[in-house]
Amino acid sequence: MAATVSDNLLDWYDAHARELPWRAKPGTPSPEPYRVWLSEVMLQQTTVAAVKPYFEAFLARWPNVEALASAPEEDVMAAWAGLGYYSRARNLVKCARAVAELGHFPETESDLRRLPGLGAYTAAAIAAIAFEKRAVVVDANVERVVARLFAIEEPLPAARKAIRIAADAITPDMRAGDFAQAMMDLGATICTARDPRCLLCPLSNACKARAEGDPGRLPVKAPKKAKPLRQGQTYWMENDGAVWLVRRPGTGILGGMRALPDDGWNARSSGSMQAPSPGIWESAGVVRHTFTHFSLELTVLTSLGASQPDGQGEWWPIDSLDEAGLPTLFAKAARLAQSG
DNA sequence: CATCCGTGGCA
DNA sequence: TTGCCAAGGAT
Repeated sequence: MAATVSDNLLDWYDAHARELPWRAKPGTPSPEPYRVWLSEVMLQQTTVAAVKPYFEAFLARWPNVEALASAPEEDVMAAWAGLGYYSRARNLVKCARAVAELGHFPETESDLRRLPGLGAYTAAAIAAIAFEKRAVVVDANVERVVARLFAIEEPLPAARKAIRIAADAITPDMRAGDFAQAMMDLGATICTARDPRCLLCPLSNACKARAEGDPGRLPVKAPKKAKPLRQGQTYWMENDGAVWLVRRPGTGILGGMRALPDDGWNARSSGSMQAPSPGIWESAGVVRHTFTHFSLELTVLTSLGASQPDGQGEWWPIDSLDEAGLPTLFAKAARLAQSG
């Protein structure tokens, strides 16, 4: 009987699996569901390199799901600062509390899917990796590998249905967790978006796109929209070794995160250029930052000896600003304000 | 199905 | 420098 795609891939994985902090070695028992869940949420649209230090820090500070469930939400938000997509952090707390209340992680894909922050991908990944369930795990890596393996010409995202059917067809009944991680490792290291390394690929003999000569052109993707440019201001108000910080609204860009006050810029429009209090404002420069769907030119204005502005906020000691948990945009602005 | 939601690395 | 891309989810 001929070796299947999954046999070849699992053999390759046994020899070449990446060693990652949240991962068990091939053939050893599954890692704790808490570690699998935490890493999978952090890895949503985020690179392995970016996740590693956050995973280690979270695990050291909150060693299990009960500890995380007991943490104040704002502590988790601050610890997440810099990792992006901050709704993940709020859903992480909600999910931890639901799991702690339940007493354990659900083990089936459909039950996992009901938890906050767990969509089709993450629920399948946890079921397969933590609980050895057969689940069809489809992320961007799997989409790319499968689109090439079967030479699926239909563009994304319309091709997702066909890709799922093809992925299902090659997913084995046993070792589905290792299979999923092997597909992702293959996509990350061999079957890469640009210049796939087919000479090193354990699936090259079966790959239809390679047989046709130009696997790198798949999967076809719909063209992207241009990002509008927005302009805004942010305000560094300093008084007696402290800076005035606010908490952003729970929804929208950087929702729920601690921040410098600003003039109300957002994805749809530029800011009002109205400072939060009258006074002498000096420009410290401009921060350029690109979000998922718009770019921002943020002018940083500073005021020394600023008086207490109207509205909610707090004076934060500047020498411990690192612990405020500012998202990257405002961390850049703060750095600029202090450099001048 | 489309839009909103971060960030850093890389060619 | 600019654009592309990454272990997606919620609405």
